[in-house]
Order: sequence, then structure tokens, then C-alpha cells
Amino acid sequence: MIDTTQVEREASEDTTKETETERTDTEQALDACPECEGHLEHDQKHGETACGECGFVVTADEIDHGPEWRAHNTSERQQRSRVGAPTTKMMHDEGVSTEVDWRNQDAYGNQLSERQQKKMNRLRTWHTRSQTRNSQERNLQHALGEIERMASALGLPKSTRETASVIYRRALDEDMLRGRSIEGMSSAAVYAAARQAGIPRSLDEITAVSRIEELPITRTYRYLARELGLKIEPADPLDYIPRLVSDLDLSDEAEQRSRDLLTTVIETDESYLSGKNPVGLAAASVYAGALLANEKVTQETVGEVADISEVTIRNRYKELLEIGEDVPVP
DNA sequence: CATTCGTGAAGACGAAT
DNA sequence: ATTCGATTTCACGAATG
Repeated sequence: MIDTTQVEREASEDTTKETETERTDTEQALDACPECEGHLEHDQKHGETACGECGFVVTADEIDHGPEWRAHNTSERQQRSRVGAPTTKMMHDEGVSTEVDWRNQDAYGNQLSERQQKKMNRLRTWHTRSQTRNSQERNLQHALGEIERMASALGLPKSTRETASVIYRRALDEDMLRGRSIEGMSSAAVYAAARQAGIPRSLDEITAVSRIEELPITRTYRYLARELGLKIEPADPLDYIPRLVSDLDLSDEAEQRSRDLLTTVIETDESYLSGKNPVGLAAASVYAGALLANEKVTQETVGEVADISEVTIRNRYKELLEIGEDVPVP
């Protein structure tokens, strides 16, 4: 349950920013990331263009995420919300909190009129509501900010962020946060959401944008998946192929061959996936696909973009060709 | 010379006890 | 909590082009 009564705070922010001026409707501006050469993804909601790979933000529209409208119900809130906050700024505005004294006296100690008393009562009510009243609310704000930040750095679509938020809220409702870090749970939620959405990001990638180590993330994720009964298929290697192909600048043909190879292998032996790193499998099939399409890539480079050792690529690659040798060769 | 291939030791992880 | 089995990684050297 979310307390929807939150105080708007646009008043303090609209002075400096020109807000959402450029609303480029280009879904994805294709370009290369200056950091890691990964492909860039444009996030029009936030006016950011960030690398899908390393999270490097190319054009940042400052921290202002546009005007905040009042949201009257939950769905509106989800659509319009800047769900928590542009990260840091809001987080520490805990420091500027105000107190409304409980006594019905003015600053000089005079009793207030009845009318004034009523007014003060109303003020108190709204004040406590507006303040992140309990630890859960504060927790949630912090977490949602983090989720937003990480998802954006990973180039995940809006729907996935919402999934992550929902997962996090469920975890919070189930009181699963005890003894666990907000960061860990946020990261795990993002990871889970990405997998559910079929656009998996490997744990390494999550770790790269998270503020904590991989271990607590995996632990929390497992716990999360178990307790919440998240039905998550084991990551499908096919889902990794497009990204690898684009990172390696391979042709469509190579991608198609990779897919064909991988699907036939999976079909012939369902159990083949068990226990194996899906990224490794994807990388191997991409490598094989590139070779079949007569495009040159080394095991090393494929391993680099996939974050997989060449040895693993070798092993998988060998097995792939054994099982799926009936794919057409030019 | 660069790339690929094969190997054994060592670590990491999940499942079972 | 420990142990076991499978997988992955690392480091090296050999083979191949």
C-alpha cells in the first residue's frame, strides 16, 4: 500500500531549469558510446541518451526530470511520477524538515483562536503525511530512486522499471527488508524485472551500475525469487544475442545464423541448457554464427563483450557444432 | 605472428546430505 | 554447515593459418 498523499515540490525547482524542451521522438538514437563503444539508447522521458552497455550518459538533461504534475490516483502516479526522485537531491532533503508544534500556541505563547487551532490541526495532518512518515516510506523513496537510476543506466524500458518497482513494493510489504540493504534489494528487483521482461542483463552488468557487490545481490535475488514466487524462466540465451551482435557490429546474417544454430541445438536437446551459463552459450553461438557468415571475430573479442572467457566459448562452440551441424553452410 | 585448440588445476555454485 | 558434482576460469603450450 502506497501512501499517495505526497507533497508536491515543484515550487523549489522550476526556477533554474528550462525543463523538457527537447522531446525528441526518436526512440533510439544510434551512435556509439564514447566510453565503451556500446550502442546508445535514448530515454525520452528523461531526455537522456545513455549507453546501454556501461551506462555512460552522453547528454544529460541535468537532474530535472520535468514538471511534476499532481497525481490523483495510483495509476496516474505511476504514469507521471518521477517515482521517488531524481536520486540524490531528494534523498537528503530530509534535512530541511519542518516541525509543527503540537501546542496550540503562537510564538509568543498566546492561545490560538479556535479557528487557528483547526487550521493548525490540518497543518499537522498534512505535515505528517507529507513527510516521509515512517521508515517504510523513506525506504521506498530511496529504493525507487535507485531503481530508476540503475534501470536508466542499463537502458531498460519504462515498463521494466515499473516491474522492478512493483517487485520492490511487494518485498517491502512482505517485510523482507529486515537485515538486508536497500541497495541490494533494489538491485535484485531490477535484475528480476529485467529477466521477467525477457531483456536480461547479466549480474555483472547489474553490479556495474549498482553501488554494492555482486554477492549480496545474488543472495537477495534468490531470496526474493523464492519468497515472492517470481516465476522466472532460466535466462534464455537467445535474448542475449541481439546485444552481442550489435556490440560486435556483425551483420544480420550472422545474427540469423546464430539464432538458427542455437535454436536447433536447444530443440534437439532440451536439457542442454541446464547448469550452463546462458551468456556463454549465446556468445558461442554468436561466434559460430559470425564464422558461418564469413565475418571475422576472434573468440577473444566475443568473450570480451560477453564477459565470458574464451575457453568457455571454445567449449560451447565445439558442442554447438556437434549437435547443430545440420544447419546450412554456404 | 595471430588465432585457435586442448589440457589440468583451482575456484564458484547449486543440490544433496 | 559440509560435501559432492558439474561448470567456468586461468594459465600454459601446441597446432594451425
